[in-house]
Amino acid sequence: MTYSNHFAEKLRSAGLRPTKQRLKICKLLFDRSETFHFTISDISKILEKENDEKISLATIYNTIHSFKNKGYLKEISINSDKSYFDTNTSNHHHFVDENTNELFDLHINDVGDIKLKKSLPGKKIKSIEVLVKVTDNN
Amino acid sequence: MTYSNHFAEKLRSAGLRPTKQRLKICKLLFDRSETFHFTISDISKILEKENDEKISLATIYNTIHSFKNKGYLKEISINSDKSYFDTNTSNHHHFVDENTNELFDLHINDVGDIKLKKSLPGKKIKSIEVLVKVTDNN
DNA sequence: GACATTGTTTAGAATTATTATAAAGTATAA
DNA sequence: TTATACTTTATAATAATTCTAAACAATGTC
Repeated sequence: MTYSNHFAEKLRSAGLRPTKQRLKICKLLFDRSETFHFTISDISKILEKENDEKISLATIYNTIHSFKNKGYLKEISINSDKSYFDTNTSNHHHFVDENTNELFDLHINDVGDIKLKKSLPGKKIKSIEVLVKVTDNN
Repeated sequence: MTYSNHFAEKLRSAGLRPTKQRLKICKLLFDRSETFHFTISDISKILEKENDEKISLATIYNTIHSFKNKGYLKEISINSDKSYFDTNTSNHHHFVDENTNELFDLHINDVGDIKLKKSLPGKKIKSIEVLVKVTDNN
């Protein structure tokens, strides 16, 4: 399977036609070895710099949300004016540097198992996430 | 100390003069035995119903933020278009019902101790919070 | 208590993230 | 190749939050 077919398939599996714009977004998000944490405006700025024309915000929002709904991206709960996403969809946690608003992964072993000791009758647990907030040490 | 002096002192200790509007906000937030989770628009609507005139949003934002900065309120990290606050400022966790967006406390014993096994050199830990997301069970 | 000072409230404007719209463009299957 | 259905785009609409500056109120001093 060629490189670009790979992303075309990924898009199709999320119910999206592989278009020029979406393939560029795919490449930016998934063609990397490390976890990538980003906001919509990060994506927009990077894409504009890389290519010399911008992809409309509506397209970026739509594509990111389709990936999120398909489970290819995770939305991270931090209190911010913007939404953060993560290409690492495995079960893990985060810390956020409040000086820079940068997000980092914490492996599940960095935190240890979370045991919920309270029963929540009638409720199904969708996720259990830890957020550690840090600042610079001075 | 009279009832209203109590809140006046609380305001003064946060660097705020006790005004009619702020005393009403205080009463709404702190004159209760149970933890209270709210958004700014919750507060605005309740105050408008209770009294027959509304307190301006700017006043509510300013007062809530002063209380938060003083440590009298906690801001909760859930991914939402709105900010959530909590009158329970002790070390504890939350679960959010994704069907209703309602927030509930989890006592520290409901979750167990979180041990951060990774060291974050040069960083000071400000908080470690667990957020459990649940939906209805059907 | 009256006054001056300083802080506060307010309505409305400004800002920012996100979502909706509808017209022009593109991928796809027959 | 063509018709169809889906996309992209610029722009408008929405919504939370912050800003602004003028009218107003709390406080300390006399």
